[in-house]
Amino acid sequence: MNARFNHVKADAHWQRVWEEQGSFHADDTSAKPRAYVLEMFPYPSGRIHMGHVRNYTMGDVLARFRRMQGHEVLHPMGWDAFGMPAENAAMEKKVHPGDWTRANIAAMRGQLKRLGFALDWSRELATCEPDYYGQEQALFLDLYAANLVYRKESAVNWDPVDMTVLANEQVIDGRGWRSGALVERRKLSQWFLKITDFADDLLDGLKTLDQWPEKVRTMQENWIGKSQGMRFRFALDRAVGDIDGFEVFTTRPDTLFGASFSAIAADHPIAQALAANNSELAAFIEDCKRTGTAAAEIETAEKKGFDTGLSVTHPLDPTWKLPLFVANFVLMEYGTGAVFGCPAHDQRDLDFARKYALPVTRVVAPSPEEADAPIHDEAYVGPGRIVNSRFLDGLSVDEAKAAVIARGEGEGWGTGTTVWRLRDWGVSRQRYWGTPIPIIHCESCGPVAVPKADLPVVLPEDVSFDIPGNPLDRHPTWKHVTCPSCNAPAVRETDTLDTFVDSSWYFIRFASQPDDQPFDRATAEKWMPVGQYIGGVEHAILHLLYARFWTRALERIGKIGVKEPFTGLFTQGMVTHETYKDPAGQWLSPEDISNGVVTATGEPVTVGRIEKMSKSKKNVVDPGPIVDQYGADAVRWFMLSDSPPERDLEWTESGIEGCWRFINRLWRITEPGEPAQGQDKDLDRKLHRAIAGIAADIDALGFNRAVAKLHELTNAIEKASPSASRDAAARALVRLVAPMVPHLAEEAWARLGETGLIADALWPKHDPALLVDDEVTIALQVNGKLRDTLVAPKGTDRAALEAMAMASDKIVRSLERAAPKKVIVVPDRLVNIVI
RNA sequence: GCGGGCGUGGCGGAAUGGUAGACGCAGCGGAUUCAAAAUCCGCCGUUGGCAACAACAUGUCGGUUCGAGUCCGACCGCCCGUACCA
Repeated sequence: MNARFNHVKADAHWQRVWEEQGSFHADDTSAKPRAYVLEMFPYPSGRIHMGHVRNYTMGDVLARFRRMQGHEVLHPMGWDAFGMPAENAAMEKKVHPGDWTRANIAAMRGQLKRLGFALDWSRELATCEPDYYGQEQALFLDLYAANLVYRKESAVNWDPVDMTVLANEQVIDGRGWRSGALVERRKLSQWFLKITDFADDLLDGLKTLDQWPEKVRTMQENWIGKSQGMRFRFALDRAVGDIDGFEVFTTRPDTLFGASFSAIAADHPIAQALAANNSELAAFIEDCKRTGTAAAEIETAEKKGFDTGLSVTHPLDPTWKLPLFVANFVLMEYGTGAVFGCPAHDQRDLDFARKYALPVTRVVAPSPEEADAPIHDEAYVGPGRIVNSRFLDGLSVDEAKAAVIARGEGEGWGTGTTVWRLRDWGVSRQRYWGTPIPIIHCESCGPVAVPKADLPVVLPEDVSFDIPGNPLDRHPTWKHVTCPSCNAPAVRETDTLDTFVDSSWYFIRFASQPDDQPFDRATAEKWMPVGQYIGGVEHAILHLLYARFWTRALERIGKIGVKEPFTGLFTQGMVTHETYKDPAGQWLSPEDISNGVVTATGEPVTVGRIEKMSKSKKNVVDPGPIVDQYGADAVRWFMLSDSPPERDLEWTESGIEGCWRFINRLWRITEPGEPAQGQDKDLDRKLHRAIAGIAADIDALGFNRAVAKLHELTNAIEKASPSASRDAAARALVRLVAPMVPHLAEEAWARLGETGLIADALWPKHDPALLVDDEVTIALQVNGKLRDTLVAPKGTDRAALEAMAMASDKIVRSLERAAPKKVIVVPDRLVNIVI
């Protein structure tokens, strides 16, 4: 009994059979119940990494399981093929982004196929091909026509040496990653999608997503950030040009009597106007521009202000003047770009007030005794009653908010209002490798949509990356066209679309991909929404929110009758690995190490922490050679074992060895022998419990629990004496492991003489009668501590259980003659005696 | 800074508020073998004890409860996101 599973032969054979038979082709016309299982499509970076393998293995198990439950399954794959890395490769390796990307796709497709995923490859798509992005341009024009697209000025990171726009990722410590130049914020005219039109709708929709992780819904809710607040006007004590006041927004009108200053953004019109005659302020504004556009950077930067010397009038007291600052932490994009500062009840305002020696007045007290308690280093942001606030004194925070809003509205200087943290989606990118925005700029007509008949607007291939910047901009002919509206000479928009646009509708295109339109509504609606979407939690906000928005926008303009694209969402953890360093502190790859020393030099190796696999830390394990050595099934099994799918999974050599051993145990245990006779009731129970339990686990994506149950069942079958029950259990086991290790399952299925493919077999049926035990173990506790256990018939009544407990020697000893004060009996579970 | 999450043996983890540590990995002991690999059997939270058993134990501190890994509060540590990485 030492037979080994021949994965080399089996993997290739069954993968060919599935392909020849079109086993995983999704039939649009099927009458079966449908299941749409989708994993987030990969960026074609070059090679498949373990994170992909884990993601696609999970989806594959679910897809195959749904097939076994009799569903018609759509399980497609494609490529999120536009993006920055292709342009970086073009600069570094002198290859065209298209050639680089398509070569990567070919390589990665080959790697994916070797893992035996049950994918409908006939629906494969790549976002960088005109047949995809051309349809995306058509959708963009539909949204444009529906007035959901507009243009406005917006800040980008500008590298003044390379003369190019930088992504936040390309700004390292305030400097351009290539040039090293100090980055500045610069405003450009850019295209925006009106996601804020859908803010309320996107927020409400979250309530319906009960198959999404709570954490993702919470994150999206906070990101959308609906807040009730107040807008009101501050009058300036002295006009700046023709501006005599400005609007501020606050979520805390209740703290208005605690105000000690007012602040505006560096790019606020008043700041701009004042700077014209004030070189010091102009310099301060320039300084503010040195911070990049990333929120984390802006928020953690030192809070700085510039006292304009002007003051504003407190709206509730015309004699009360507040100094006006320009401050780097006030953002033009949020609210009105102007705030009032209440240091006692806002940490940022408190830090600012301490720095510029401004008054700090408490106006909210958690208790009457603390009405005049001084504020030290920490602002008080909790609930309480209003103090030191004239007509507001004694009100709760919420009552005071309402009172101030009522007063403002009555006197005409302010209004209650709703604001959103969510901002409109800027989709313009000053880059080549993306979907061209189908707009033509004409001197007399302004921006004009490219007629749909002229789509796709195809990216030119003859471009160079010798110098930084967008090659579309300097292409000799591409952008020069005539205006579709007046025929005068005009120029194309040279910005391309954010790649998040590409990933905002690919799941609809998978469901239906005609040549002449983005999708056929009726066919798309057969499959949509996606039943189970699986991907990394890093997409919890942006991608998932944009996809929800895009789908809703299509619904609003009548393109599809689906509002929420993903009914079920699962966010899986990362694949991690130990890190290693040599004595010089340089990162080492696992291949450079043998027996704990550097292979080449014999130097000792320092084992570092376990981290996400990344090129920079050299702890990446390429799935390719692993699949060669152990086969697809062992790798798939590893991806599902041990770690819960939502948590990180550490790749280990010993772990994959263990998986390989288990594959071979499965292979041996399913070997057909002489049929045995007789029933093994105990094994029957274990089998039927496994059938039901594993199905429930896969349904809940609890793959690690399903794996543990398969181990237990395997152990039980191995230990059991020959019987008809044992033969049946081994035969059923093949079907139970089929979604996870499909190659071995097909091979074993054929060896057992079954007809047809296991890929087309149904999930075994469990007998509910066999799930129930006749006897249960009862825990006996004294004061909640376990003292003994006993076995009783299931359903034994409370009195009998109590009597049995009292009869236990160990319980009697533990009671030490004390009289029970109370006895708690949970039938079929425990007896707890309280003394 | 802000938003979200996670924390259980040497390691990954299991556990409808009800016997903490299922299952796997590693380790140790044994069988088989000329030897090894493979395979099979057994042990395996810590401390004390020959043992029966007892005490301790789910990041830290506190609370609710007959009973807390699970619920509540505070804290510590790590991870993810932060709108131009995908």
